[in-house]
Amino acid sequence: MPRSLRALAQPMVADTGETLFRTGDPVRNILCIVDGEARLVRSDIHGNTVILQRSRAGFIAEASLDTPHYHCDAIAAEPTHLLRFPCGPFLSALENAPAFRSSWQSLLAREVRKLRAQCERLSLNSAAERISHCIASEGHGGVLVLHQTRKSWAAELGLSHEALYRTLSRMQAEGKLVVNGNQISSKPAQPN
Amino acid sequence: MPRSLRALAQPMVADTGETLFRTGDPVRNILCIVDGEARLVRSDIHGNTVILQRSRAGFIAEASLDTPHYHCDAIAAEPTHLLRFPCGPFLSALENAPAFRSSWQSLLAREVRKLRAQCERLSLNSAAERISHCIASEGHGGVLVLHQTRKSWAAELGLSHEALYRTLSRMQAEGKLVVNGNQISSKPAQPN
DNA sequence: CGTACTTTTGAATCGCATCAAATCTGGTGG
DNA sequence: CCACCAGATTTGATGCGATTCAAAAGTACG
Repeated sequence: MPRSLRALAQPMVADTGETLFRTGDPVRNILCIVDGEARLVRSDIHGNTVILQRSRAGFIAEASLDTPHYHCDAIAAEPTHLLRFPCGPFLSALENAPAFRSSWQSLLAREVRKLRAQCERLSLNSAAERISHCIASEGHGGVLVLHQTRKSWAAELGLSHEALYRTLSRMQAEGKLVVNGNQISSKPAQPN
Repeated sequence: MPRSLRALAQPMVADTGETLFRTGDPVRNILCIVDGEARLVRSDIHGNTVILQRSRAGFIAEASLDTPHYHCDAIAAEPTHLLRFPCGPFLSALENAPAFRSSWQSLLAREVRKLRAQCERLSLNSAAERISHCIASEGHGGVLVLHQTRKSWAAELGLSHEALYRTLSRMQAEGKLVVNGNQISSKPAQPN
């Protein structure tokens, strides 16, 4: 990122549950998480919350740079430190700084791939398959470290929290999984 | 798009069911659909096919420009005409042609928003809600024109085709929907 | 210590997937 | 033109798994 842009960053602090922006708000800044966690969410008619993005470091709602108004709400999931970059200078920097632009494009492409994986996961219709898919695609070497409660993980997996708890313990009983605090490790199918 | 790049396009024709590229293939070209339909798909262990992108005009697998290998398969869903752009010149054009670059960035951002909508839809756990959501977010003025069989629409909605058929006729019987060939119109809740 | 939230288990219900089979459709070739 | 075939569409019956409602136990925090 060019220094001239970095110099324009305004530090922000948000407490747990605090709203960063709402659907319909004009997009005036691009937010970058320094520390903590922010989430992009939408609520459906029943009041169920769908988590669309979870960011613990780096930008959030990157695609909003392209639209006049936000399409989702953003909230802080923990006490969070952010940087706020005004859109105008941000767009100029993308125009004029090739390295910055290139990394921004990679960021968007990564987000697309991540969302495709998420769609693939939500298309699986058993809880066990979604869990395995998540460990495979988001974990490292078969080990997934959770940075959230299981309840909110359940929401991310499109499951009720009860279903997640039950499936996790069933999979562990079947030897398909080892749960150790926030470390979830998948076990390969045992040879007979 | 700059003329110099357009001049490098190689026309291609693909028949229904023909594979355009497979997971793991090196990314050498960017494909653009001129006419017909191409799909990005992945198959899970049970042989179920998940549709990750459906394109009837414009680029497909845009995010692959950023990776050395494809992460999905691409197939033609009908007889399709495509253009093939070599990656190298394509990347140069993105560097050097600001207008082209800007529209490419918008394309990626749109794709991100579309995928978020798709995730939101798949998080709904009733068939009726997914259908309504799809009409609302992909239709125009409450009318959705299907450019595919209902069977493959069902796959896109993460439903079995039987569930889709049954839910469509139930919703129509309840007056929530009007089905007219490939036109699906949502009806607002009736005042009593 | 009390409060709010997560985690965990139980029981009942409902909707979707699945398997099966019949009908309808468009396209091909005789 | 008709027979035929592959695929889509439609309806039926069944079972399973997830949701839902309920409640208890655990946990973090002020």
